[in-house]
Amino acid sequence: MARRSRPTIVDVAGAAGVSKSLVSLVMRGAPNVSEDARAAVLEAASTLGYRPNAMARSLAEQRSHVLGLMVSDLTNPFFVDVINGASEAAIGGGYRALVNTGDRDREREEDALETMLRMQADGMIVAAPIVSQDLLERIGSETPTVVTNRGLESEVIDSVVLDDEAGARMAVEHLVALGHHHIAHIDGGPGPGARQRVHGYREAMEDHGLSAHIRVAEGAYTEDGGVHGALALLSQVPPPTAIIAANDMAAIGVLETLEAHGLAVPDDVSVVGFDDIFVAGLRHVGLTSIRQDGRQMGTLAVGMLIERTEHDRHEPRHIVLDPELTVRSTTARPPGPSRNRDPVIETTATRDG
Amino acid sequence: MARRSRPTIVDVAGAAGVSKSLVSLVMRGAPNVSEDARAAVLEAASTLGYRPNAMARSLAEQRSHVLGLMVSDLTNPFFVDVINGASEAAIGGGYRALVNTGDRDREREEDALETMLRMQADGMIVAAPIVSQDLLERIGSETPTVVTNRGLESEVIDSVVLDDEAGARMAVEHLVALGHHHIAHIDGGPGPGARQRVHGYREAMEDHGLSAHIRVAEGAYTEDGGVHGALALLSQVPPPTAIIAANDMAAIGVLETLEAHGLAVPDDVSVVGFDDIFVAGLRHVGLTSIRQDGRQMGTLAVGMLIERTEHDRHEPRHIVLDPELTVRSTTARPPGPSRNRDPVIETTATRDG
DNA sequence: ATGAAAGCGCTAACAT
DNA sequence: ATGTTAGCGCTTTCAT
Repeated sequence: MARRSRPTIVDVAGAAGVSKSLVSLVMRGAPNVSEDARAAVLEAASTLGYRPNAMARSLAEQRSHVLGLMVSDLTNPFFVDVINGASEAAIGGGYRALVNTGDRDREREEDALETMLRMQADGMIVAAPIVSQDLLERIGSETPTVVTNRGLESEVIDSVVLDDEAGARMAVEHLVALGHHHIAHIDGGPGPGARQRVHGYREAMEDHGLSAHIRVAEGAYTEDGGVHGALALLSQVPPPTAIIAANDMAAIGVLETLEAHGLAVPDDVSVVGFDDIFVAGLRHVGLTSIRQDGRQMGTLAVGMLIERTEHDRHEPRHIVLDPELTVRSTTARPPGPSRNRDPVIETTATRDG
Repeated sequence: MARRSRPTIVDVAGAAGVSKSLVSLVMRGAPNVSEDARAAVLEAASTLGYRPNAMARSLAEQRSHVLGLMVSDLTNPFFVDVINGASEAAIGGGYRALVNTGDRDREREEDALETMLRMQADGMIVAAPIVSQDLLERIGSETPTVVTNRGLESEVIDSVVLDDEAGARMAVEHLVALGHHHIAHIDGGPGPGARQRVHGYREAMEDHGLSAHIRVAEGAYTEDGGVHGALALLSQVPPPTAIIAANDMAAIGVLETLEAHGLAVPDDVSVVGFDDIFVAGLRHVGLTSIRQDGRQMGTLAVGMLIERTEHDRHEPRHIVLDPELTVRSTTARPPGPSRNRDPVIETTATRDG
């Protein structure tokens, strides 16, 4: 009891000697209000310490001005970029992005999504979810929804993804150009986009006549996933001379594992990651990676949401972003023969560009 | 128009042939309901795809079941730990943690806080804010509030902080033990806790008769802040043989800068960070750091909030956590003389322990 | 065990 | 330019 009761709109109306509606108008900066009235209301509001109740507003307005943002794994800096891009765009569009995590756990994800729906989010951004497409579509039929980092064909929800297949292919090509044959891939398990990356890897290997060397180890989009996959690969004979990890977090796990086993990177084994998170760019890490712009994804996602809520678009839209290869110091020519190659220099190359 | 109208509680009541109140009871799992009624309601709800409106509930109930979490800088993995600790504890306590970022910008922070207040958050966790203590206390007088990573004496809000002073002292002592004299500090600028770290640094230097070598360069709790501070220090003669950075992010900036200038770490210069984020532990980074447990902070913060909301505590509580020194490979004996020291081995030591 | 009615704080017509 | 009246979808008493 004795619940600290905060002042309401009627208190302000009373103190300012005007009607509720007037206070309401002033509070959201409507134009048709006399200067006197506005001043009186603002004065009363500030002395009372009045703060509009967003819940009440949403209830009355039938919209929350909130965009729900569910990211699968906050621990991965990539998603922080998505969040930052999205919140900025949301604010710019008069919305608020509220973040919730799924922790790479299906139930937690469902929970997080349910929460935002109950809060009547005006739109949902779901980054790299592992929940069923069915659920996503059910959500999409209730409120505008865009999924990122997970390719899906849907008539009801939008998506922004990287061309994962092309990214994987780029990685293979980079390594082949360096002279590698024994190129292995550690996959992202059941994670979103993992299948596409595996597929791109396989195809590129085949295209280069390396079908016999295809090796896909089971992994995950986490450091542990990388460790797990690397251990599996190291037990093979011969071990690969190059490893394409599911993403940068996994690549970090790979790097640690390789060195723990006394293997030098890139002298003994080359490593390529995916995402190009800030850690990859650290001088001491210098991870070669397939870049994917999280910030832009967040921005685009919000844009798509606003298209739906405010310019009522109804046809689904699926955006595919092009990957870029950022070469750093974890990739080099394989050990042994084939020493007659061009030197590698740090550079960023765009696909088709 | 044609606003996708989601089914409401009365729709369910209608479909199940019972009253709204009964539906309400069933939906939140009340005990005194006949099996028949419960089944009917659940059935109706699921076929209609009914989802309770959290806004309406909050409005009626006068509480939101939501804990607002404002972090200053999502980009810093340390805060991700705080978030993870907090959300887990929140869920365990029947709440939801909703995250918002301040982006190290005072206005954005105020904005984020205002948003959560308007959403009637039942409690607020404010991680490393730069907003005025006055504002924080005003917030605290409206809703239970705990601030982390920022020491403040307050009768109205709670806090969880690291003993920053002790941490800085530990860093100095570690370096002194290695034989360093020219130990500089790059501060966190106006950032929370920065003053305490500077103070601990100064005192420890004085205690060891190194007053003449005290050098505090202006920095910030970011990679850029570290770069900035490092550049300032490198222009001094003689340059320091050891640098204590404001935090790990800054330390990363320091490492990059040193190497860009051809200085080897730790052979030429030793570096110590603060927080011990996962990046510090990477094999290739190996940053010696003063550990601070973000996850635990988040958990403790939620605990304190629940103490206030549910066990109505009213006296303020201020928790101070002890730092730990994690020695890795960025610290070693200074170059030149004084070669007769004990070898350093990787280890974790507790203060007073 | 179930129902009816009032009200949470706001906005949206519709006055004037 | 300003006031009035109905709700928004839920949770409460309070009845029954």
